[in-house]
Amino acid sequence: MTRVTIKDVAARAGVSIKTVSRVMNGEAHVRADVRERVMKVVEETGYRPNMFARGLSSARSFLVGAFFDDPASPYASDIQRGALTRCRERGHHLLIEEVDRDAGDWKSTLDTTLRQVRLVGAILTPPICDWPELIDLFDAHGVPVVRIAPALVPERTPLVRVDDRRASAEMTQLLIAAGHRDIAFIKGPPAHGSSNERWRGFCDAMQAAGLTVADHRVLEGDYRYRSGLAAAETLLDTGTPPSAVLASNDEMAFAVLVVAMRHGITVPDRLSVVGFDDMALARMAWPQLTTVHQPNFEVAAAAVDLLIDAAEPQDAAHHRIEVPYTIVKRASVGPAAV
Amino acid sequence: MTRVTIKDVAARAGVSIKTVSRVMNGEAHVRADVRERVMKVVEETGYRPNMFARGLSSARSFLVGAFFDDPASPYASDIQRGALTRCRERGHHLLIEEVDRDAGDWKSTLDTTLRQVRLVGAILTPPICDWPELIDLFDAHGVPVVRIAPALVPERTPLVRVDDRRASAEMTQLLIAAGHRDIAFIKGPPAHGSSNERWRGFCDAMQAAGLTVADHRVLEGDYRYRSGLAAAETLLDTGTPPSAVLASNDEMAFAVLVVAMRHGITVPDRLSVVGFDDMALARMAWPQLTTVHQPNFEVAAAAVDLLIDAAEPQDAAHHRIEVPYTIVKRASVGPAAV
DNA sequence: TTGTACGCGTTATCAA
DNA sequence: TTGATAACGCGTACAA
Repeated sequence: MTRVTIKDVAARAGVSIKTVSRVMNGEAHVRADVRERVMKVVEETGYRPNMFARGLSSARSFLVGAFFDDPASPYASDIQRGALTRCRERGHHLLIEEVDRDAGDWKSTLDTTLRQVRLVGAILTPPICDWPELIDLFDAHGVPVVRIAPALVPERTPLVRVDDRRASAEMTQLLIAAGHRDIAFIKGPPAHGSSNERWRGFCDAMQAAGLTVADHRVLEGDYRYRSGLAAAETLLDTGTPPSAVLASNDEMAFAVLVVAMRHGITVPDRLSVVGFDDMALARMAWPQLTTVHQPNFEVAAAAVDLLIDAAEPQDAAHHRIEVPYTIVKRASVGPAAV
Repeated sequence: MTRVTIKDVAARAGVSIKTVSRVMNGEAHVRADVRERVMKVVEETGYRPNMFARGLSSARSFLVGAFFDDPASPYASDIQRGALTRCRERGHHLLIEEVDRDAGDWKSTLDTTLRQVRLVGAILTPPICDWPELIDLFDAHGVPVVRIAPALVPERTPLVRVDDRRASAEMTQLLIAAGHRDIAFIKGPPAHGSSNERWRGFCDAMQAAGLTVADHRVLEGDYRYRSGLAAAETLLDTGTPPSAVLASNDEMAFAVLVVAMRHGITVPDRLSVVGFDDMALARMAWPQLTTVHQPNFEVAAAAVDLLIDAAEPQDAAHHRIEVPYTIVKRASVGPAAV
């Protein structure tokens, strides 16, 4: 496969390489007929601009970086897929990078990466999107950043988020509307912005309904299955279990289901359980989980757009995009027992 | 952040840029003291070779591509993490790409990608690793390929695999040793090499034990939850369910667990269930699944090594690496009822 | 063992 | 609206 370069195209089209460049980059000031002639040659030859040459001669690398604490989590997968799809649609590529919080040298590792690769921009996901030093590093390298669902200083960078607080409140209202009064809540890890939002939304709704939240009905979890197991155990291994449990994510909600089953507590007859995220797991549970669908795919796509569009100087303003959630009603919620 | 280039380093170290280049690439023919002097400047300045310049002037892009049918699957996540970790250890980066089987233009999309980015090599995962046209395209671009667990023409490219057949046989023997005779098998999709291997391993073990496999005990699945549900339903919704089920992956095994529960068939007392893969799901199931742990992380890391090492001319030979599996015994297997 | 000069493929500058 | 030419940062002949 002989590599066709901009020179070949220029020669065959009888124009200069700069003109070809203009056409490829959609710049103005090219006569329509010239543009067409060039495009024809491009199609014939299958010419594609070399990414490295582009990256070298301009700041535009066509490379978007996505940074994760744990790139193998289901959440990361969703985000990656959204970012990947949008990147491709816009002629970019996606570089996946891990920031290992347990590695003492994450800063120098990241620094190395940023020196080597001049990214169009970086997508920062929770919880690392809330590390100030991390953002400082990107700033120092002049790499634009978009954060997803940050908990801290929202004005610092453009961001994409979901209104978790409202979603949580709405879900709580759903439970209340079903007659539930004694509702337990399993928290997520404080390091995640979403975690606090979900907790506050729950409080909002309970308060609005004139219900009080008893301390022993609020458990600490960390979004992981095991923590959900532990929380559910303390909740259900008593004579007076709550009539409903709102877990801060599906993994923990799933754990509640498992513990309920072990204790012979049928869902949703004697206990209603709801989660957050709408992971594949929510549909595999039995009964299937009522949950809040997180539009991770769309969130990631929006983040990519923000990054690529920010490269255009006209709108260097900070942006803040909110993607709508949806509540997915399935089988894990029933009326409160009388 | 002023960008430090090879020239700056050369100037500060009082050597030529070529010498710096030699040091950075670990080439021979540099006096030890000169090397040290250069390294010192490199550390002081934090100099890192620019990836684009490197990719442009040589064929070495330091970019490894990983190609997936579905980059958001748990399997893909595992592979990505393994590849990512090893890439970083070896000073490379990972580019994730999706090959959409349903998109009619996947070939031209891929062609574009390969023209734009000169990859060090590509990792091809199931099932796309078995599309001959796909491999042809990489060949045409001169991009080295390593396939993971291919089903077809193993001699065509270097590959990394797990002995699924033996693993499946071993798992079956485990069931037989527990006294099971009436064992059902849920197949995976034929497009995946692993699927056929697992089926053959099952047959191997059954035959070796002098047991016959009844047609109605063999169900077709596609590795997805829903298919497992359907298979389990036909298996268990009869008066004479089998005493054990071997599902070709955890997702389907999990479905068997769910259906068993619905039918009031307790596991492992009345039914033993085993899976394949050792996904997170296997530990979330109740009872927890006995399964074959797939070393996806190690497999991916090995693939990266193969790719990077193949860049060294001396061993252009085809390689074939086999990574060992392990059987994880958990709670879903019990002795056969008498 | 070290250094010089050129080329990689593209974008950017500035003149035409 | 176009084109000639200089960067961009590095690797590689080839020479010293």
